[in-house]
Amino acid sequence: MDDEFAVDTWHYVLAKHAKGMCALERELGDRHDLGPSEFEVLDRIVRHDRKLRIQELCDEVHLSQSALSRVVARLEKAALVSRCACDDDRRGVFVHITDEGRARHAEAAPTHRAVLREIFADTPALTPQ
Amino acid sequence: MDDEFAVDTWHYVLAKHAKGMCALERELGDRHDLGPSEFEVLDRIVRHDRKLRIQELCDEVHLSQSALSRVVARLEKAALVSRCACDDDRRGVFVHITDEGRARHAEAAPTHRAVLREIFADTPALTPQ
DNA sequence: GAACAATACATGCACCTGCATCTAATGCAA
DNA sequence: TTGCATTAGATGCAGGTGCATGTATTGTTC
Repeated sequence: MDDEFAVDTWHYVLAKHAKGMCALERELGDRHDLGPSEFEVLDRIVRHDRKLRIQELCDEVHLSQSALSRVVARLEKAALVSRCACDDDRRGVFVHITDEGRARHAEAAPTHRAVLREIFADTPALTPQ
Repeated sequence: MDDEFAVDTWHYVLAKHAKGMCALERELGDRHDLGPSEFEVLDRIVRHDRKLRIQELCDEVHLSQSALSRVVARLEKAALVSRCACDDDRRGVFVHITDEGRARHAEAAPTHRAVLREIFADTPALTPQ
């Protein structure tokens, strides 16, 4: 692993990240009134197909616990998820996706995929992790 | 280019970006009192080895023009670069690295490279663009 | 040359993020 | 049980970012 390769790879990551976040922010925002973080949280819940603890989400999305707490708060305000107390551990909070949240996700997912396909159209083969 | 590949690649980019930015922020900040954006701007100037227009920098670092303007302002406040008017086009601004800026960059570059090597240690082969 | 569009950069503003901290609940030890 | 460390999540705060806009300068068209 030499410096040049690491730096080049980093610049690649920076470029794709910037382009991707910018495009997602625009497309998801304009068309579905969702931010990238909001969509990502909805997407994780849908994938798991069950209610999740805040902490579980925290492991999956790359956000601090405080940022995630606020994303969930915004989603709840928009009635896309609901928070409900966890009986096992009353410190915990379950995040449960609403029907409206599921619908909005279903609506936004094709946009999300399309943006990413566009971003990585020039990427023949990359080794994810 | 199928959806799954695009999404996986995106998650890879998100993960590396989050990990890298976090580590750079910590290491460059604690050890050299520089943010990632500040270092990146210094790095670009050093690579080009000449004063650059704000606009030229804008093409290289993934920041909005306004954000870049502020990064340069912070760097100037820290005496690491100086802004000087461009005589050809008096709207323009040249950013010139100072001796102190060059020294700080030289000091921070090994930290930067080390962090990136660490981040991409598990990345056998990636095709940058 | 005058009027107007376009460009370069700076700045007000709103928003999002992370850090530090707070509160409440849990676990553990004496 | 009591006391204390730990954990889950919420929140105050400071800082960085992008968007929209402002100011100054340049280019263009008549």
